[in-house]
Amino acid sequence: MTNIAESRSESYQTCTHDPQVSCGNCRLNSICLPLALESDDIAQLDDIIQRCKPLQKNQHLYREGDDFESVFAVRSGTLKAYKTTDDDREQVTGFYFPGEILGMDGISNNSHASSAKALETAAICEIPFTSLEKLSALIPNLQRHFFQLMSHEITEDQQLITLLSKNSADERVAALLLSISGRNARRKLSATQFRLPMSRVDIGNYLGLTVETVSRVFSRLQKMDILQVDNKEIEILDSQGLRNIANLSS
Amino acid sequence: MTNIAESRSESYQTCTHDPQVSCGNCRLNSICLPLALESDDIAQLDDIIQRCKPLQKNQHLYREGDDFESVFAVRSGTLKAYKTTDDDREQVTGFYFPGEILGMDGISNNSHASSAKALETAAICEIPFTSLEKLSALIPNLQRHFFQLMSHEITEDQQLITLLSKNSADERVAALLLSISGRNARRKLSATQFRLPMSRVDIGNYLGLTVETVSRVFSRLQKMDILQVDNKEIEILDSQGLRNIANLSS
DNA sequence: CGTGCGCTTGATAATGGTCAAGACGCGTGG
DNA sequence: CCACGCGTCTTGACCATTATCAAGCGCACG
Repeated sequence: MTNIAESRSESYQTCTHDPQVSCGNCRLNSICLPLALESDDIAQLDDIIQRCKPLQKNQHLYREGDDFESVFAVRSGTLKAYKTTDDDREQVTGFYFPGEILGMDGISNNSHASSAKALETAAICEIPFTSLEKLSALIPNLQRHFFQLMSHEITEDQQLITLLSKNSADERVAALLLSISGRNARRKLSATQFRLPMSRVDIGNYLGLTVETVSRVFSRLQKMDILQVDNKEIEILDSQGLRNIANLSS
Repeated sequence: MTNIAESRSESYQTCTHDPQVSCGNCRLNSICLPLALESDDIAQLDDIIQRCKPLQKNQHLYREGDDFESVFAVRSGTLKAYKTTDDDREQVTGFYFPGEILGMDGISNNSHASSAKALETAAICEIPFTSLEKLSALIPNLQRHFFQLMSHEITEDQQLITLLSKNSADERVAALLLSISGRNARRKLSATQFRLPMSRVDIGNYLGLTVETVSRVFSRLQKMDILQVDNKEIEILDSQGLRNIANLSS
């Protein structure tokens, strides 16, 4: 798809710190940093975080195999993380919304285990990992927070494992919609009406289904008056019904 | 299956430190602690680690929802970790062999996100997490090591996600056998001949398949002269063939 | 020596994949 | 401004893989 030169030119460059924005006044800090940090602790964190130029749609934040140097927080926009399988298919491993952190799968090997690309224009905070490690050793709450963040990623992955292993197509799609709905609510956006940032292909890829199946599920849920679907615009008409389907319809 | 009283009586109790064994002389430390630690760092780690009385087959090390206090290293035996889904089915999220660490999914909520039980008699090292945190802040290599361990768990889970999402029954079983084979090799055991510590049900549960399908795959692989199967005794006759099936047969 | 659990095997059914065609929407260029 | 073309989405018909249901075997344990 892209050769090395292209991949270089479209790839992500670190940029200078914008002093306007800081973790202390960031609207997302209740998601990203739900911490009891002293204000000078936050200042120290601000010092190491780089707030970067926006990523255009389809641009990569990092690619599988890149040297691992930082983890990233999403400030705006949405990203998907994915791995390429041996036979060149794509496995989407997660979607990342504002306030969420990605890139932690790169720590274990010092190289990113997955790729991350923007599904729409996105703004990103870069957190250099060696600085974060040093700071974590000094601020116990911060160390705890990062252990928790990583642990949370593990439990999320286990949720997905269960979903893929045990649940029908309807249940998987319903669960994803409820997850997105919940994450919107956390950011004070509508839990019932939103625009999906990802394509049907991405959804299928994430949920272990084909595009056709995803599309059919959307149609079915619409016919059941649980959803109103207009391409990527989704309205949840019957959230209890959706929950029922996600949990124990089978 | 068990009421609370039973669960208490069969559940795991911490025990006193056996001074005979220490991380420094543990045969497994190349797996568990592949670290450049100074010998007095190891001594400090030894101080916080409790080496505990063995767990009998089917005993729980911890249960979903238990308060999170420690992570655990397997010294001998095998454990499975699993979650119970809303509709009371079981999702096995991992198998843990000697030298491997489990329990890290409990950090994010201060409560274990899954249960862990022994598949056969097992010996366990308990590592109290608050002590580990304190020590990590003092020993940069140890902090790094734990970040890496958790990150490794994430990448493992992502492997499983991909397996469940993209691969056929044959591919899944082949991949599991190769994984077990590799982990045996790492402990200097035979990579081609071993006894599966888990039942067919557990395998199916882990791989998102029914028992019947797992059994049929074993039969098929045997018919293809790739495996020799005698109940839980497995011999890999054609490991290249097995690799082919795991990767790109489909 | 029986009973039960774990494993295997077979027959049948259902879920989701594959293939194919058409609709819709969006951006580009005439 | 419209037309074209491509990419994304939807829908249908058919097929394959795996689940389900059922039965039987064998070994371990009481």
